[in-house]
Amino acid sequence: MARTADPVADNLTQRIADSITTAIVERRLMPGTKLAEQRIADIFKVSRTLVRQALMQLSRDHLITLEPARGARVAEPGIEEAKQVFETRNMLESAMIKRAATEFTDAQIAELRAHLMAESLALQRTDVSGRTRLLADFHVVIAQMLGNQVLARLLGDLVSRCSLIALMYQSAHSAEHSAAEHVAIVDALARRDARAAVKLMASHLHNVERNLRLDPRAPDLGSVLLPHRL
Amino acid sequence: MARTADPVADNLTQRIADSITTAIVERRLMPGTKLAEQRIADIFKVSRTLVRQALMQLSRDHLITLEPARGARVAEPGIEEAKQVFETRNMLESAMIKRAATEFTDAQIAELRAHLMAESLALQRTDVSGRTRLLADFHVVIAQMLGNQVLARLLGDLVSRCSLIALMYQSAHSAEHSAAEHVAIVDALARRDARAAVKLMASHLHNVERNLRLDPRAPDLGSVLLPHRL
DNA sequence: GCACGCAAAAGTGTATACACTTTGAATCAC
DNA sequence: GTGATTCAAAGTGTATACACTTTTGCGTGC
Repeated sequence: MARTADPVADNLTQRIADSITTAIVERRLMPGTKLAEQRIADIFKVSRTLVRQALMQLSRDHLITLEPARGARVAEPGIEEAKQVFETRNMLESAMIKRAATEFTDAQIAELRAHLMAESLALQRTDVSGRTRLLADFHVVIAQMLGNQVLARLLGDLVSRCSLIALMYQSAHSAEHSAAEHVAIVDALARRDARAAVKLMASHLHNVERNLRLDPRAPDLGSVLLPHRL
Repeated sequence: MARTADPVADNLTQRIADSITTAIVERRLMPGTKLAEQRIADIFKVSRTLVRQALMQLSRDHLITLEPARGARVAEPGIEEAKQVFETRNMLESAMIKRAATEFTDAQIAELRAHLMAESLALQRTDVSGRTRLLADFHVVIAQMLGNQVLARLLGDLVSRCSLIALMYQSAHSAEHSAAEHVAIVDALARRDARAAVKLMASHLHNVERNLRLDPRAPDLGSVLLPHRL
């Protein structure tokens, strides 16, 4: 996701980083899981050198944390960080959707509707990892359709972090609900109703955030008690 | 700049990356300059391993480009990229300054005025690298004062890229002009006039961009002709 | 039985080695 | 003299070696 910026091809480091990213977003790697370099190197049959490079990249994406001499673990974003990510997304996406409402062509709206259709299909098939990805990509796709690669990249990173956050704080926001809100947003775009689109996007993001268990009391005691080593 | 997120300390890789970043932003390394790993390693008296790590980081910040088997050079952002960076900055900073206008305390405004004073001093002393940094930091400081580290980090990266862009396209926007616009923005904040602050910030960014020589005809032929190797 | 300490195991941080690619220059054919 | 070819120098990509740090498990003293 959002890793489409540079042509990946045979770049081994990138492939490793992508594999780990996918594993995190698709919930096969839980927050806090230790990521030992040699283990990963053995799995991909490469030297630690490449694994280290991949891990450093992921660390810059905030998907893992890298403690000196203690190694890497899947990140456990705090509540404060979660709020900041959502606020920043809202800043970017409000402006983005406003532009989209005035500039998108009919063809582009049709393209978005195709995406909505794919979301709906993934929901019906209860394809969990697929639907997670599609729901997240909705936002990045809009950025790409505006032709702003810089924005698309930034937003892609934020959306990935949101996947991790949703995972940590057990989002109660149903995928169905998100998909329905996406439909409403595209409808507003189709009417070229910028004001409505911005409002809908803002409330969509707010809903997603509100349904996280971002409860300051008893912060992450639960996750401390449960051992989530590999 | 904007590298203040993680505590740097004895991290050698980070020190190297910071040194190169500073050199680029302060115009001691021109766009297109080759950055050979062994040369840099010798300078810092470390192995290529650490230099490679630093270069990969810078590449992710878009300050250098990394071509497979061809090594690293200082990035030469294209016109399209420049426009996208400015548009994205505008999205973020409009929302940011709006929040600042309603939320900043008097103490925070005073802090901003202190920054303006530093800008003014650097201008008087014709301290070129200092003033470049201060003018850029103005924007990041506001983000930090809002307490949103995620935003501050993102904006810091964009601002660094802008330094490189300004450098490539020979900005005609005088530092004095920028500093004056900063003062006007802070004045609007002091009046809690959100609408004016947003307008001033937008026009500030627009002015900076407009004064770049982002001329599509004869794209970068000039820079191709002049050999800018080391 | 419990805590402390110590030593082996596992893991990270940096340097170095070596294969492969690109670059540049000298040579050779014409 | 011009263009192609080849070969050495320089540079990048990956693996491996080794020092140092953290973790873990065991044994000892109390």
